[in-house]
Amino acid sequence: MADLKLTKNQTLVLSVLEESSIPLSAYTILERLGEHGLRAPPQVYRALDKLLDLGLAHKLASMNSFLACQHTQCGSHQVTSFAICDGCEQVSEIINTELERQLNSLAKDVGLQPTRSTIEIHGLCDQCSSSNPTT
Amino acid sequence: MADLKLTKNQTLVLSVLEESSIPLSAYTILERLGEHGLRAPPQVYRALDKLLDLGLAHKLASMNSFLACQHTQCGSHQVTSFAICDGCEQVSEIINTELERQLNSLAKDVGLQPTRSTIEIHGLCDQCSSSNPTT
DNA sequence: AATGAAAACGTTATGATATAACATTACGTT
DNA sequence: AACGTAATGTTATATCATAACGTTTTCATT
Repeated sequence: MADLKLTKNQTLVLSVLEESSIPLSAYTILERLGEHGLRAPPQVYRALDKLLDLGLAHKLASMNSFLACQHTQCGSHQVTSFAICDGCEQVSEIINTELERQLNSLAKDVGLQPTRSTIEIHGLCDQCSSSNPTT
Repeated sequence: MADLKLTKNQTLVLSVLEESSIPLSAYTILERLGEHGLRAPPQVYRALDKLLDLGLAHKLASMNSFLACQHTQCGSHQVTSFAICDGCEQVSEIINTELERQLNSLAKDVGLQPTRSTIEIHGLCDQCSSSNPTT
């Protein structure tokens, strides 16, 4: 329902993210869109910036990569957390109001008025930890 | 008490971080250590890797920068959170077992066995929000 | 339809962050 | 002294991101 306002490049970038099962770097997105005429990084980064603004995509700061929002559409400014498997790179997007409440409370304790948060939990998913026995 | 095992470059890098009131990029550290003979990025990054391992320094993924641990010494693997003022760049390092418990619980819910987490809350500190009236 | 402002776009160049790879040096152990 | 390991120095390059500029597209207003 929100796609209505997306431009051509934004639509292309979002499609690539949605078709991927794992987060992608901006340069990987660029490669995949070469056949659609995208040639230079700013074309991708500009589209990403807009998608992030709209809450249609997220950036994972701990891996310099991007993924489509899994929740139809995140209200752009709520706290979103990510559970990231370092084996298969699958990511689960978590929205939890209790966690949000607690982060706000911790911030307040140290005198910070929060605007945005980066919450990224790395580990191994059940499947990867059973196939990677205690390396 | 832990400094005993640090090498020359590790000691230099840690000193620079400890003398700074704000997080520093690897290249800023490199500049500051030019007079001590450091010339190339790997010298800094290698020292940083070791300091991160030891829990003597932390990386802020959301700003690509580094800071000395504020807690004498973090057990290298507990969950550490950061409250970051985007105005003055002051950072508070927060260790909170309740938050840790909750993150573990969320991870478990989605089938992830957590190994490390990136928890970075951005905002404005009380001082900066009063001097930057509603920009 | 003409037009003008704003947004999106394409392109080049460059800045910023990080690591691979390899030669050399320092140093404790035998 | 000879050896092995860890640390270091150095060059080059990979990877991530944006500045700056000119052109094209979009679209509300006339």
